[in-house]
Amino acid sequence: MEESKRQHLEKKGWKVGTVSEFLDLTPEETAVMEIKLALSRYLKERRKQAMTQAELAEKLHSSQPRIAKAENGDASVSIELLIRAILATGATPQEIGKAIAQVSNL
Amino acid sequence: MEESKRQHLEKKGWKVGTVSEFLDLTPEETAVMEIKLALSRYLKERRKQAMTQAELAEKLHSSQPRIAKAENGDASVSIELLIRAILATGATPQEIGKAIAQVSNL
DNA sequence: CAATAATATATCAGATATGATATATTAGAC
DNA sequence: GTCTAATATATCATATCTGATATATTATTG
Repeated sequence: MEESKRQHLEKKGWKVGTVSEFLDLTPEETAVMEIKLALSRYLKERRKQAMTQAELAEKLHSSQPRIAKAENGDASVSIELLIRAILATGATPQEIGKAIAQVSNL
Repeated sequence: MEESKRQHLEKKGWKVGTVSEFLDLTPEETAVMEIKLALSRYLKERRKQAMTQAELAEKLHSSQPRIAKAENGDASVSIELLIRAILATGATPQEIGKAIAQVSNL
């Protein structure tokens, strides 16, 4: 894979290169990554409209740094935290479903 | 809350009763629970069509008992594992999004 | 009924995600 | 430019999730 892309992903904590090169990811692994990234982007978009990272963190009983990581696609953030954060911005399960459904098939 | 319902949830590992009674759950907490349960049900439905729990477990590099728990809404199963399992049955992100979107609003 | 395949339940050590904290960087107002 | 609010990055101890294993229970088949 392209070196610049590899460094970009590794900076966010994604294990790329040593074991499984990007192009070696199974379609399922790729889909999970893309779902996480789609949720990250959707969270950032919604949160920015309504409040600051610190405010959302308080609602969630989390911390501002963790919201920053969630919004930046850091690998240490679970799908569950992303979903809880998006819900805390006032989104409905319908809207979350829509955001996931927008991930492109391989 | 109704005692029978409490016991039902506690059997699956959900912490109910001591700290937060069922009716005290915030709408967001309830939504996360319902999303997990919806994914559980959807996984069971899809997996049964196509293969055995043990077969899915192998595809996923997981174990049959973990699939059983995933399909039965056990609290120890993360949304990420549920999604990976559903993808391994051949579902698309679109279908997963649809399943989540079907969760009813409060 | 017995035999066997499929699921379910229990337990656990190791892995991953967590919130918290400290601090660096960037963006916006003045 | 300076000040300050907002975001980002790093580190860490604790909590949660993980696959593995053993075993129990429940279909299913003959």
